[in-house]
Amino acid sequence: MADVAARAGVSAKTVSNVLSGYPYIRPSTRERVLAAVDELGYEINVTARNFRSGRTGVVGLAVPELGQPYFGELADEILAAARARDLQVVVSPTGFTREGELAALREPRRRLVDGLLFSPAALVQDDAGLLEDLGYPLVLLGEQMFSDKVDHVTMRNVEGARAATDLLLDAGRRSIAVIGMLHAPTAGSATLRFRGYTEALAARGLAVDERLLGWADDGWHRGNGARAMADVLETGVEVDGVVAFNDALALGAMYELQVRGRAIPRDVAVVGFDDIEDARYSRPALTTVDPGRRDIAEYAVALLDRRLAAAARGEAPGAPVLHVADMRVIERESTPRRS
Amino acid sequence: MADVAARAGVSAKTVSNVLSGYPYIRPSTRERVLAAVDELGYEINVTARNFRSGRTGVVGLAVPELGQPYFGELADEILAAARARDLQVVVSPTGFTREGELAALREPRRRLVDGLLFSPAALVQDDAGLLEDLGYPLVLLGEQMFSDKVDHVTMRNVEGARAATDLLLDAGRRSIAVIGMLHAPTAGSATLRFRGYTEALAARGLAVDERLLGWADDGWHRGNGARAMADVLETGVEVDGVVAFNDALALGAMYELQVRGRAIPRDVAVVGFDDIEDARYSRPALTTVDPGRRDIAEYAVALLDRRLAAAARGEAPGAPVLHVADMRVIERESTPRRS
DNA sequence: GTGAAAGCGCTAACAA
DNA sequence: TTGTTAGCGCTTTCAC
Repeated sequence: MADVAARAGVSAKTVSNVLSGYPYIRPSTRERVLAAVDELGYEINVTARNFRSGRTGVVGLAVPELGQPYFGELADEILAAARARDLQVVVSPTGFTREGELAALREPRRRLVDGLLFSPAALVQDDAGLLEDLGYPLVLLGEQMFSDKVDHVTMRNVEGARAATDLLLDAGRRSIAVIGMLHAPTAGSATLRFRGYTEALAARGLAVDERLLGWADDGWHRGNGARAMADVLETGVEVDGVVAFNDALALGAMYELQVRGRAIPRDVAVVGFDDIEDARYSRPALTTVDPGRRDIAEYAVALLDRRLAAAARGEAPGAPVLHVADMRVIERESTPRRS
Repeated sequence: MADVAARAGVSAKTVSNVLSGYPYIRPSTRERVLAAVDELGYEINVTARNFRSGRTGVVGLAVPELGQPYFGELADEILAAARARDLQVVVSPTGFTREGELAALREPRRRLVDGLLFSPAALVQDDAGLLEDLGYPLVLLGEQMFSDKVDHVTMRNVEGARAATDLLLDAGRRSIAVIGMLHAPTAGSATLRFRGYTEALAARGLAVDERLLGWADDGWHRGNGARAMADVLETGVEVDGVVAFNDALALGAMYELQVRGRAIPRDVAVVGFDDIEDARYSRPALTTVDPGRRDIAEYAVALLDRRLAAAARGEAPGAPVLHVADMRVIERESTPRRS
């Protein structure tokens, strides 16, 4: 940088100012500096800048697993939003484990990232305290539970599951299986989506039949959807509808149903959750709940960026934000056409 | 760190040595230092360490798109391998664009990452020069083209596609469509897999029928697989087999075939490529080529780590490595059972 | 095995 | 609008 300064006939600080976008610089000066940068092929040492400024321009993204289309697609949208704001992203897959999630929460302390976008899947409500006063900006993705002292960008889990269940009830289905139940008491989507299911039944005076609950404790993968569906059918209970807690589970459940000769949607109607790309190309195309993923990514990155800027200016953080994206049901072929 | 040193009754340098794993330290000293670290809740400032040492312990991963299961699953395996070596990973989706890929290649110059794992999809053979002498360690993922001056960790694209095609030919199929052709002259999988297809046909004295080529220039997504399959069928050509250049395309093609009343594998046999998780749960389950993804991820990270360590010791880089993972065909239900 | 001194390249704070 | 000074927290170098 000293070389660039010498060549442009200015001080190092002016070069620094130009490269940092400091506005009060005479255009002619800026030009000379940029010309010198070009001629010398200079590239700023980001490490030194980070060290001195105490900021890195890097944020962490902790999600369970990128191989799951929902999280992969979410990560793409978050990375795009971050890029638009000149933020880099370090991704930490937590593998649905408590240790993975705790490790991700510790990471920013070491100052490699300025803040964290965190999609919890293994922490439970009792862990709320772990998320408070971390000393860095944290934005939670996807859930509405935990602490009200933390920024959240979430989806309408309860309403989405309830709308999905209502769609089946409206079609006259009364024996609706749930695919994706978890025994772990995580404060996660499973709990909320099950609540939506329960509420929809209760509103029509229906009770939950335990035999209709399909458990998928090993993860919301397609294979576990097929297995859970099989478990439900093995009980001998009659099934005319399925609400799956995500699209992968739904696609697995459809596979199992079709293998056993059930026609979809005639014999069994199926609704998923997430609107991943695959849902459009299954056979039949899957009816699902779009939880507003794009909006979640955009809003979360913007919010974290805002928090980082405020922290850099030394401001006290404002009140925690709760942003809830709008959901909508996308009707395709796996549910009967409404008349 | 000074506080820790004071508390432990040693110098800062000794604390640094302990925390950096320097071996020649008396156990009693180490213990005292670690105790002081614990008591004070000290966390090393990674930024300062990076700055001073000139290394960051972060590597870049440039892939086209995480929402594609192949890349999402690959990213998960790379992140796991990196974590095992205490490396952080900054992910840059390139969006299948030349600009995205060039931007990813520039990133390490700014010193935020020490090296780069790069899965090219838009660069062409003429760009080979861009990959040489970058001034940082680069490991290419997935292709065998470009420069022989660069480390590659690749898969048997040609052999895989040839084996897939042979499987159909062995089953007596003679009118085999290809799904996933690209017009762009990228040095990518499309070119190599098409070569494998061509070779397999040629070995039996068969020529390529242009009507059987399904183009998917907008990306190897499921939807484009369905569209490309439709395009082929619209030509009126007879089709009794399909080789798709990835599993998503294959699943899309199967959808289109089934919509049009073709039975799989009776009327049309289908083979994919990549062995993504979904391939196991499609209906029928998809026969596919496992390109050795796990091995690729492990080997690539280990190689890059080796290069980084050598660079840190000031050694000249050794000769470029070419590692080719073993592929194998996984036969499922979408191809006729071998008799 | 451990310590003292120096300095990495940049930007905060302030001065001009 | 630009320059000067100081120093971020660690590791390198080299001495002991």
